[in-house]
Amino acid sequence: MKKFVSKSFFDKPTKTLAKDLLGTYLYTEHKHGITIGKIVETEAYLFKNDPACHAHKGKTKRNEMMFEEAGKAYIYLCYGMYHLFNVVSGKKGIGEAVLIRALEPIEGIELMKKRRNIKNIKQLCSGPGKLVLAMGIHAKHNGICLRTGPIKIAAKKNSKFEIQVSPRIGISQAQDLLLRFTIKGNKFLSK
DNA sequence: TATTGGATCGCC
DNA sequence: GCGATCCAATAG
Repeated sequence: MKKFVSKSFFDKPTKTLAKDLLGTYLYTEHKHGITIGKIVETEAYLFKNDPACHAHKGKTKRNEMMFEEAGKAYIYLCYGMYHLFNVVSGKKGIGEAVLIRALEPIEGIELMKKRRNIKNIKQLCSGPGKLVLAMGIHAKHNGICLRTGPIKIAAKKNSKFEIQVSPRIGISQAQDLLLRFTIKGNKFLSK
């Protein structure tokens, strides 16, 4: 389980990275303990020809992390209430990222329940705002390296699964782009 | 300077 | 289906 991905893991097209992240493990360490969840749902946000991407109109103070080199965290506030967690992708200067939308809880489940204040395991990480709370991810983690910081990505095991491709969720622009990737049949996906 | 509209969630 | 609640991007 403690086999974290190498730097080269992030060095690939964003769409490919979004698919490759499926089945890997998101690991966070915190003073209250560690939590681990298997990534079961991702979305790609591209720099070009993608109006739904924050970086589409250029760099701002909010999205500047998206322009950093791949393998860093981009965390931002959505609807004034929830922080969403992204893996920065693409070369430095290219504003792309992969949104992590859902996890299957693996370790530290009691801690996740406490943070979320619910009991149903299927609802612990079944959405981008939920998993950020369950994993103890905070806005101050914006820009940290996902290989050396308190949030890491561990390599996937030899489990086989089918990848399902579909339109992204919760956006009003570019709804025709098929950039959402899920593990087919997984019980922990968002709705 | 004012208005608007989100990569959401939980409860009505 | 609706409100909570912040901030960046627009318009004026």
